[in-house]
Amino acid sequence: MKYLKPWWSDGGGLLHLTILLSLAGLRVDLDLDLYLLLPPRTWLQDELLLPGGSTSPAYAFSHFPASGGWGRAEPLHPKGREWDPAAPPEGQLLREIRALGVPFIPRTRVDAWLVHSVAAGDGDGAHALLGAAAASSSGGVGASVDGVSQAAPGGGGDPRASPSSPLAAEEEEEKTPAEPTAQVSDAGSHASEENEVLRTVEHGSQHEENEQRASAQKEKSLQQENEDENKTAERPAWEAEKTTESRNERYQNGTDTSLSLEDLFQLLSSQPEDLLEGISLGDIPLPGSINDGMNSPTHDFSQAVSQDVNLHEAMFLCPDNTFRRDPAARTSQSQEPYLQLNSNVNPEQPFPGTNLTGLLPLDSQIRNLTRQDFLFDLDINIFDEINLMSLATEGSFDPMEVSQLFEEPDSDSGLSLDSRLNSTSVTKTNSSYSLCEGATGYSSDLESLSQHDLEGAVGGYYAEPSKLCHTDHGSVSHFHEDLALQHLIHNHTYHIPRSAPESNPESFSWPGKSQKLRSRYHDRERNLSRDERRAKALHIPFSVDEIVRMPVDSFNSMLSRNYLTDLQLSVIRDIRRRGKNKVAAQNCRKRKLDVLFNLEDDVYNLKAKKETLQREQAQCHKAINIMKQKLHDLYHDVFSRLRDDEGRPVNPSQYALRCSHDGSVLIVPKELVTSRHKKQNQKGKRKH
DNA sequence: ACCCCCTGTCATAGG
DNA sequence: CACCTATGACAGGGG
Repeated sequence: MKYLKPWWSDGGGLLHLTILLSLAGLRVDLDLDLYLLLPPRTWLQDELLLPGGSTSPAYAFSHFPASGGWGRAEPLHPKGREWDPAAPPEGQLLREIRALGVPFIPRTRVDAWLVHSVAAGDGDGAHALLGAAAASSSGGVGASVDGVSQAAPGGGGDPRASPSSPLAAEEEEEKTPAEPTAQVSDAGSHASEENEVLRTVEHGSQHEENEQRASAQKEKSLQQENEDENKTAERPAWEAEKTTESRNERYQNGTDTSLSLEDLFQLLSSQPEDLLEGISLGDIPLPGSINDGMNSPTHDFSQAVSQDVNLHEAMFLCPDNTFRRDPAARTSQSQEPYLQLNSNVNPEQPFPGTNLTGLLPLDSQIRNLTRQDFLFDLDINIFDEINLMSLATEGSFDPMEVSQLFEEPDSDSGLSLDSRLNSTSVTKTNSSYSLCEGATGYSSDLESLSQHDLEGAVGGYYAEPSKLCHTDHGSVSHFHEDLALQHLIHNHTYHIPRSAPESNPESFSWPGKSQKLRSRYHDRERNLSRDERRAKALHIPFSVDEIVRMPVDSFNSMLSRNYLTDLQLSVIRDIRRRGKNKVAAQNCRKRKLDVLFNLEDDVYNLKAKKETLQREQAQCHKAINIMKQKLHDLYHDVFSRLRDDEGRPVNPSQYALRCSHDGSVLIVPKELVTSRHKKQNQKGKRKH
């Protein structure tokens, strides 16, 4: 059993294949380990993601709704076997296919191989698939699969019916004049089937029903095809051959509607030379139009293949995202979503059916994340409101103080709770530090989203500063707005709930994240409440977050406009100093880790470079040794032919060959050569 | 009990 | 000189 290189990884190929098979009424038993190049790398086996989150055992490749393209999945070889390193020669293959007078333009290797199989009478499966292959080509599956950048006409309806379609025009050229109508109708019917199947793929929840419908239409189209074949006896020989009994049996009787992947591989792994046995370019006259079509840029097969959109293009060319997958750039900010999206795959995810979020496109992940987190935060907020007073049971908080915090008009509501929360405004990722934006370490929106998810797992709470951190001081009102805006834009709070979860553990289960985070949160809550408690005890009418974040001018004016005792001023300045230093320390640590990661990357790159240089050095040594050997052989060959005046052979140990500047070769006694060498060495030493 | 990691805080240097 | 930032060092807590 040979396995081909995963040529379908060029983009959409596997989907194309499955569509072909589905059109043929065949059930595909995919036994592939698919992994998507999405973070997190999630493995699927025997279950493939469909747009909309449902899965199907038959259709591969995930669709990216935002980009409108089909993402590239890289299927591993089945059963962990090695791929045949020999790749199918696609260019030659296409030429030969076209030379066959195929009435459709193969747009993928799948088409091409199927046509080859049929043309060469290779295997029942190929025969069975031909109709589907023709349909796929005529319907422009490639364009549909590509979704984005396919140059060939695609889209809805029947693109091939349009006379303006270059592909259709070429197909018209290639058709046998005796049966244009049959071909058009044939193609059209297949195109409709294909569209049906494509819709099936796009609506995974209904795909079984649609599959049945497609199968029904398949049978209809096949019957139509048979009728057409009966009508047109002057069809090309290859096309007459394709309607074999085996295919009809498979199609119409449905006795063998299951095509295992191994069968499929066997079918497709046949070399085109084998498939084209007896059918070579020399045997078949090359229509000029075909060659022209071949050379035309519109229908260049390799171009058509290369225009398939792979996952990278679908993902990373999406204007909405700036994600990178460069592992070397792991410390860069743009890759932060990976780390944090990784945390979305949560075994305890509270939303059943979304456990495949890791496979969803990133932007949809983020959308889901946003919705889920929003709802989750709503729950948390409600929960926090309900358990607000439970704070009093923890730490040193006095119930009266807590109540006063939200009742006293003079007491800033954010002082001891929300401001405390805000005072912990630092960016943290679950697995590593993230690069900060600018010098302040504010996280990006995406990071906040993901972080939100993470911190939602520990009971996230999103304080609304405009509501919770308000003060009556006009001098800082604009700062409040700015602060609120910063919270909206750079949400890097810890989202600490106001209630103590352990005070009501049964009412709320911590979703997802580990106990470690929870305990750290409690630890943080206890430790960081020191300044809050101080401020509260001194009735400082500002939140810690305000105190820390406020620009120095606003801070000074705020202090000057309020009558504050020396103790209050001292505590406020301490809070500000500590808060700023805390953020600075966090940024410093992030930078340190960043430097560390970069150094690791440098080490890795330098090691790779060293290995390359060592290989080159070994090659150079080898070449030098070869040249030395050649020179030695030549030397002795020359001496073997030399004779002295008496006709005796010249002893190479006594004489040496010297090449003069004019190209002549002299025989010089070795003593003379050595003495010259000594002199030259002495001269060189003197110069130095 | 020990180690490791994370985080906050302090002291200090430098801008 | 005041302020801010960066960073090393230390402490404390949790796993």
